[in-house]
Amino acid sequence: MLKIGDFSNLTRVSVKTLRYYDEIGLLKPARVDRFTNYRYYTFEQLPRLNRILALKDLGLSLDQIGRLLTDDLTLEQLRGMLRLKQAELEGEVAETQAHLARVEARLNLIEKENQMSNYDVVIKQVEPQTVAAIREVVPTFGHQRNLWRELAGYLLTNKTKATAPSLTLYHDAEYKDQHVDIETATPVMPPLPTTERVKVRELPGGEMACTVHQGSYETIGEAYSALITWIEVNGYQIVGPGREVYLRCPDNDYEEPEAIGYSEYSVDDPADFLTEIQFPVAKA
Amino acid sequence: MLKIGDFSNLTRVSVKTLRYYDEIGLLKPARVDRFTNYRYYTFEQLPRLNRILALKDLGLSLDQIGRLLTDDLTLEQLRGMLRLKQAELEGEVAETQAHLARVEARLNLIEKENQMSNYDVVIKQVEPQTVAAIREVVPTFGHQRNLWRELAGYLLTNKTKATAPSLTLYHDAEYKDQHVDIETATPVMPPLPTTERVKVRELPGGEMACTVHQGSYETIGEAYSALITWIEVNGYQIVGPGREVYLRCPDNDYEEPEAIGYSEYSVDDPADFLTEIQFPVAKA
DNA sequence: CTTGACTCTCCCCTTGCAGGAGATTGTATA
DNA sequence: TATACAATCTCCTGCAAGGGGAGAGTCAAG
Repeated sequence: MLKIGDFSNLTRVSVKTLRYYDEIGLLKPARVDRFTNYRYYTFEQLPRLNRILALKDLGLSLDQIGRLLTDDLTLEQLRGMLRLKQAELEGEVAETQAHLARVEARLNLIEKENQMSNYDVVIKQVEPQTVAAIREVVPTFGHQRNLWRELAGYLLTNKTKATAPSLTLYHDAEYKDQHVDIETATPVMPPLPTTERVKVRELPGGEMACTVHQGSYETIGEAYSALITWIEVNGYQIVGPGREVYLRCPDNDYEEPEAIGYSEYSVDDPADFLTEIQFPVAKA
Repeated sequence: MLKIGDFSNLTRVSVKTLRYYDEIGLLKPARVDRFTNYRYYTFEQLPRLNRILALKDLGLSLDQIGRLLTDDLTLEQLRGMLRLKQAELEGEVAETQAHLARVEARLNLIEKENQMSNYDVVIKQVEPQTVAAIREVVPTFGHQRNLWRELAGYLLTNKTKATAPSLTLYHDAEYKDQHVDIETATPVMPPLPTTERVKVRELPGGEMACTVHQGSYETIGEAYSALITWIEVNGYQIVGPGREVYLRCPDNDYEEPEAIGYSEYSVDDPADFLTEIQFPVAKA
């Protein structure tokens, strides 16, 4: 009979591990002294331990190994588990490589720009939401103001309020700064009537690549370029109109700052504007 | 101000996670109500959260991210971490692929043999050990007996005992069953004198591919072939003489079964023999 | 005023052990 | 034979990043 230390030395498996395997019932010592609780192992237990180690080396969990060993290890079960593991590992390889690609993309970005990007892109699942929206081809971006005023009037006459920050959708497939096909939209609680100008419809949800721009709209182009670069480099494709969500801007009818002592605060300084840009994407 | 649920909805980060980030100081709410402990977030916190998520997506730990953010994220630090991560991921890809190869090898083995192999191979670090050994080219394996008898005599005259199971080293580069260059060895406690026949020397340790054979020596060839196949398939190379360690066999002077009530037990039935085969290996 | 939806803190769970405290037990030496 | 020291025992905590749930308190609407 071998004491746990001897068995540990023989098998190069730590004492802690042997005790743990005893505890979870994976490998009970051949004998446990009733008075001292000392564990005693025999050489006969070596094959079982080796089998455990071999299966562990294949990546099976101790729980799976335990089940295989107590069910006396039918070949089919093992084959099934290995097939599963195989698929899992293949997925893992692909994922790790994608992960590596992301890291390399970020490193390249750093090398090129030699400064920390101000824009961090995240992918998130945006929920569908019901909005009241006006869509129009306007001569220049400036004309957006009129649409917002119109929309505010609609909300007022219908005695309702925004349930989330308002947003603009850009329906042009390419960037234009003249004759822009835009849709200004405010999330609302249905039911609400659709008028000739204001349509109440549900914006689709889905996977979006998002980033937040802080400051005036004059520099928002940087955010767009960072976001679009990211989308390309990370292997995504844009699959719908981009959105600008106005988290903080003048005349925002949603989520006024309520912090006590700051009630006087109003967002007039463009440096405090906060806009989230979203592009619906899908993995290319 | 946004309640945690709103912020969670906005960012698609779970409430649990936000609370956790608060707890570890990664993202404190803009305000916490002194009386109710409700957490309130603002849109201004979105960029920080996005940065956290982006860095997490690159595989950095929350701890690392925290340090980067409090140290105000020097470019050099980030570059260093990403380089490190890159190397780590490359290693991980290689390792996962090797892992996958092992699983596939095992699956192939199952397909081919259509039965569970009786031999599980493990790699372990064997320690160097001092042995008393006789090496000789013997006509056939049968002549080993004489060497063992000689060795037993040596131990007796030197009033010492084996400190571990005895073993045989096979020095022939290829398999031979005639004129075999074998070395019978018994681990001992130095110092002991070297005689003309018995050399006291230290066997080198190192990485060994091992498997255990149960039963008579007549079928030990199967163990060898399983072991050698495994070594090849798993990309190892044999880098030294193979060893047979006699864990349980007749006339074993080490580790006699001491279990109470079994003192009469002696290992005469070849079905109870237990032999470990070891090959020193290195990754090819 | 009530109801139902949120939110809070606190505790346990996940994997496969490692590290350490404090108490026994076993063995070798003086 | 006394003692020192090594080995062993059980029990507890910790890891990474939260998830699940209990029980209690809060908030907003009808």
